[in-house]
Amino acid sequence: MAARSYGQYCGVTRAVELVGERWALLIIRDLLVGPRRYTDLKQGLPRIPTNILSTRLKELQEGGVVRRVPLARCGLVYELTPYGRALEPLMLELGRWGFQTMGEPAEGDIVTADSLTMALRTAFRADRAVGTCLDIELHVGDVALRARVRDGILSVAQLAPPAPPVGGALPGGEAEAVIVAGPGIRRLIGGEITAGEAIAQDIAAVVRGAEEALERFAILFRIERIAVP
Amino acid sequence: MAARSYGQYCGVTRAVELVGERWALLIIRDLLVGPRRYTDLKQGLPRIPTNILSTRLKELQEGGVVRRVPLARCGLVYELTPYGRALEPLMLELGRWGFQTMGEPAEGDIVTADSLTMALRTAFRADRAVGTCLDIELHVGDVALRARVRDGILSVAQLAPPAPPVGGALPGGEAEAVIVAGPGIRRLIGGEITAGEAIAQDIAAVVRGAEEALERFAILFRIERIAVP
DNA sequence: CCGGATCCGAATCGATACTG
DNA sequence: CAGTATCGATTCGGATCCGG
Repeated sequence: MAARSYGQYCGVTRAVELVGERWALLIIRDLLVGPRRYTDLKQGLPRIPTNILSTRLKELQEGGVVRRVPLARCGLVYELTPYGRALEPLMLELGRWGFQTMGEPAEGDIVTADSLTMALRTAFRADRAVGTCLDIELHVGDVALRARVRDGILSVAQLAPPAPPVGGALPGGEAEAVIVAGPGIRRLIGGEITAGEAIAQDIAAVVRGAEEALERFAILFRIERIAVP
Repeated sequence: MAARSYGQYCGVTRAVELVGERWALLIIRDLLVGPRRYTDLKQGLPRIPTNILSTRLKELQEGGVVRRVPLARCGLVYELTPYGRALEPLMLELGRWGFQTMGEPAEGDIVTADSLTMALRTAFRADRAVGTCLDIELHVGDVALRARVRDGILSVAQLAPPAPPVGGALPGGEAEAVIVAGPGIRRLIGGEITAGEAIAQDIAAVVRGAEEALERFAILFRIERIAVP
């Protein structure tokens, strides 16, 4: 049960022993979006065997990363401890790093609400958001999010699939635009194409509102290519 | 051979598929210090099975993280690609995060030259180094490093065990102080004790030079406790 | 439906031995 | 020095089952 030790006395080693087992970081990614029930996690990670999910949650609890909270409104949820939440900057860095070499989706690859939410957080450029607002619905596959940027702050709520009970509060009113995109949206975020090209190539469509909203999207959500040899 | 897929189209997932396998991040940690031969890596990771090291190096090459370079001076070395080196900030974050909950070393835990080097980089406070210099030898167990802070820049060279051929250049001259410490040095870096207390409790000793150097060490190398529930 | 526990074949890991 | 080969011990993955 205890994580197999690497036999070194070192911070990196300790970290990898805590969160380096298979699936652990993806569980944490989803929990960074909000507390989740066992079943929510299982649906957000469709390929995880249930016994592995169970084992990881126990290990993460033992490591002080996750905690199990009985909630009046909706039963039992898992949430990150403050120590676990301290992984957020690291997770964003990891997402940015991996984004560089994503390529095309493999057959069967899916996009979940939690992974898309974290992808938006990963790509969000607070430095460009000082004077720019945005309030859109973003649809990718079966997932629909409401993303709002205001006062330099990004907030994301999940519209579909029906958000877990403990999701973020939905903003009132209607979004200024509804964007429907495919996985190719990655190329827009990566700066390989412009908003206009994304529309022209059917990578994204603005089905309601002004197409100009997609241009603001491309400004606010952008991952710079560092170096790919 | 190909990393088992998690079935998601997401940056974090891609990253974990590239560097999330067992031992991979520790290999990268050591390579962040400098290029290493196969045998150097094996010595720096004493508990890694040789077939796993071999497999990981192949996978990391295939992922564009590591590259194999035949070097005139010393044969064959592995080094990080630019994409692999882009993991450095992430690795430092990981080290800082893990440091928080390190506790006492387990029986058999060792400290290697590369792990201690990365620990120093992890703990280094560039923000405090603008007006402060330091040039010490640091001995922990069998490991001896020469650490220099000058102009806000940290450089670390390995004195013992004999550095791999491709290590950093050794600075000329003598260090201003020689510090001998045990694993308890963690408590100094963590801010649990002062330099004076570290000496009084025999956690560290200044065997040559002024004891005041240890106070500067404690200022320049420090990991703040974030939140441990 | 929720929150797991159990069982079993397949793949991986770890330890040791061996080779060019 | 730089790995490959082998083999038992673990872990993972997939499916099923079960109590609430």
